[in-house]
Amino acid sequence: MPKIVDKEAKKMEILNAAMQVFAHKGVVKTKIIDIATTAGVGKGTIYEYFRSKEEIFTSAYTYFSKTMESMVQEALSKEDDPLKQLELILTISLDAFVHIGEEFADIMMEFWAEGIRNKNQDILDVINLKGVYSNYRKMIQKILKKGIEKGVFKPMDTKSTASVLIGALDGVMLQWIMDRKAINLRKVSVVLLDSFIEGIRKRE
Amino acid sequence: MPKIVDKEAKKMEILNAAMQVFAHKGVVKTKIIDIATTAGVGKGTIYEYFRSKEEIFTSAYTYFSKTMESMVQEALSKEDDPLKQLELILTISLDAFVHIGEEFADIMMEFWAEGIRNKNQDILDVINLKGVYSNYRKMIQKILKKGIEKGVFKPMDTKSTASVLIGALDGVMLQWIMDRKAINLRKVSVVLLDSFIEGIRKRE
DNA sequence: TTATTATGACCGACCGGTCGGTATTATATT
DNA sequence: AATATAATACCGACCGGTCGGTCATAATAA
Repeated sequence: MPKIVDKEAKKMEILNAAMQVFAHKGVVKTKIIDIATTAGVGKGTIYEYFRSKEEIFTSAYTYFSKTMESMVQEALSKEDDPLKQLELILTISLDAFVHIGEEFADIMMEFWAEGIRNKNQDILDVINLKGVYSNYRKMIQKILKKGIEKGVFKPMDTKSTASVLIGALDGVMLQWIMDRKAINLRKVSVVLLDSFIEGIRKRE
Repeated sequence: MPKIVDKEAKKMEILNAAMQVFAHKGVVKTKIIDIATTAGVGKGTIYEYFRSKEEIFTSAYTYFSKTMESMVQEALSKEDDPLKQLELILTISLDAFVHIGEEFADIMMEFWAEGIRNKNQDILDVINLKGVYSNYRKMIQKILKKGIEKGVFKPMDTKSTASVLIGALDGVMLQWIMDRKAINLRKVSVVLLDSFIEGIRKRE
């Protein structure tokens, strides 16, 4: 009886369109009609799949962060050395920025900006709880703990150290976004890794 | 003939009001009427002193970053040891966040978010050229160079290292803003300083 | 009175979200 | 097979409301 459409697939199409536009114009400047046009549907159709602009945004964020996380998990599972694992996390994150494309970086920044700007706790919760942050922190913490056990790293406050590492990573990307000419991301990432690992490595 | 008013003083009053509201509501959600009300003037009056909302924003940013910079400069001039100087920069920046009040942190975040969101190059230029970033980087770079000369730090790519340090600082603050409960800023800053300095210090 | 400054009513552009109507297609009926 | 029916998908005109910026008018000082 009904017109058969793969609702899920179409929802993803719209989500993809939304992410594209978010990355290009920024969340605030993105109008529903922009997303609709990009997705090749009418404005009203958007509301068949999402309740509101905010729901589109949070969906995009969740999707994005899950993708990112599984990429990292996948890579980590193939490596056992804590030192190498740390290196992997940095490399993958930065590579995601540099290689997979500027669009990737831009949308990540959009999420940050939106989280920062939004005093509305809802969005902040989505970002913190489902988001890259707490998961990344836990992942890194686990690596650090294992490294300490193995005697590769010296004893430390793993939680704070994990925060510092994530912070450094984010911060460097932030600067890069703000002024790509001024920052050589490759160079900086090497320095970041070296000086950081130098700082936590156990010495004879 | 003219009504006697200190134009400059009134402009600052409006700017202060604007910064207050920006910090409280975020730039996008701040309406001209909010600023006017806070400043205790009529909406139209705002336009006697600023051409547009964007001009208010960029003025606020410039003012803010100059204040911040001179605070740091002032403190640095009283200390000669490169190691201590680095410590000072971290301490002052973090203290500004923690002590001087949440408002401070919030408005800084607002500037970031605005810079990130705005693909409009004008705002990005204001932030990068006049902004905290390039100056901070230069300041830190100078300290690092001096430290290397003095033999306190090992040789390194000072520019990249400076970026990493700023990045770490920013990133940690970012995390703190996003989820204050999850981050103990004091603890983290100690770890940041220790592990970083440990990483660049020259060894016997 | 005249020059200057302050003001808020007003304007017009904009936008998120709704809703009535149309198109499409699967099934039921003949 | 042809037709009718029902269910769903799709659409864009429209509505209610918002907000940056303007401008005619008022207030005030000289």
